[in-house]
Amino acid sequence: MDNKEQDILRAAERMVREGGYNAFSFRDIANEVGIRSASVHYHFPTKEDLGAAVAAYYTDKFLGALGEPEELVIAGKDPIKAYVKAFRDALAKDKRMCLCGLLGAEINGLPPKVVGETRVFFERNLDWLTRAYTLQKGEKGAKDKAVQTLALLEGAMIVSNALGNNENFDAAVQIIS
Amino acid sequence: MDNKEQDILRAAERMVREGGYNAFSFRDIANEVGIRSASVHYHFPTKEDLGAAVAAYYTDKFLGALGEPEELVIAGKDPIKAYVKAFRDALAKDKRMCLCGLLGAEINGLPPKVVGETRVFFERNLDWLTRAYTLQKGEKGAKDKAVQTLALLEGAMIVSNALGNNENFDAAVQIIS
DNA sequence: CTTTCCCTATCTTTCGATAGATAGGTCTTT
DNA sequence: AAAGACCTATCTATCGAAAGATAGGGAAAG
Repeated sequence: MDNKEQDILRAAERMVREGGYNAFSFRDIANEVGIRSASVHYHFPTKEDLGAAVAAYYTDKFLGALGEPEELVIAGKDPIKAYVKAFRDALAKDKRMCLCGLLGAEINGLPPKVVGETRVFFERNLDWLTRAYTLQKGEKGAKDKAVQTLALLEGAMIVSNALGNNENFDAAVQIIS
Repeated sequence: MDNKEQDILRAAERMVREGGYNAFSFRDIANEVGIRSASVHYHFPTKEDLGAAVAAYYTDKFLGALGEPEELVIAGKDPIKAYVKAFRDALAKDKRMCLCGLLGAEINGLPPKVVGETRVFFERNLDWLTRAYTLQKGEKGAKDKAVQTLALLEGAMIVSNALGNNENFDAAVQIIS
């Protein structure tokens, strides 16, 4: 069994999270996966297609692993705490930026399909957080709190990533509640 | 008088802020400035040199325009408010990300000199904010507040930039004080 | 008459992309 | 069940464009 398509997405995710959309090539990915660059084109015709697919793959993986905020509340868990932990794991385990945080920063230089999928990440995450805050404290101000939390987490990742030290992440996100 | 060197830095700043370190080439810059790509190499031998110079140029320009927090306090101004406004202007006027926020996100894929200058931006900004908070509320917790503020501002820029809407920036940064 | 600044011309490498071939599997038709 | 048609997934080989970089020349200024 191969599932080369997933291998390609995984390799691309790693490379984009390292240096952005322009930090991977079809040859790089082909080498890592163990096929030829022409075969990568077979699965993803253009780089734009692959970039958009990676963003969508990352969004699904990230929110899928988290579960829905309603379910977390039913299970007696704090959805906001779980959400912050998901970000911290992405930084600590992978030692890398949030893929869509990076793409969001680069968005003015990205091809249209990648822009679209990157926006989907932010919209779905803001929706998730808004629902979580609504469950906790009611609808009032939930949207603003969602924006604040997402911004603080993405920014904390940048500062920690840039300075190569995770204490800054913890110092920054301790005000989230 | 030309000052081509500054023209080059300005062009490079604009391009990096659009799509990151890999979003500009010597030819692009040469075209914009009105010279040939070989002449850009005369001023900045390698791309790494130019990238590092742009980061340093941006850091100096940003903090220089702001002034020292001690001076702002003496002039009866709130340094934190001034700092937030400086970020908002960078987003609203230029319609672009913070240059070093973008480089910070990409840092794992950047050449050493650029990494160094990007870190200088974060270190000097954290220092500035720490001094500002110390002036306002004393040393206790000033460092953490500095990290929180910088992270929130960089993250708010990413979210606003990604979704192409500045209201998210305002919603995110309203908690800064 | 050297330094500064820009030029032309060119090199090498890498990029994204395409053409055309092939081996092996699957489906369809008789 | 056999034969023919099509599909999947990969390969080799190659393209033109663009990248970063360098050598060497020339004009102007002091």
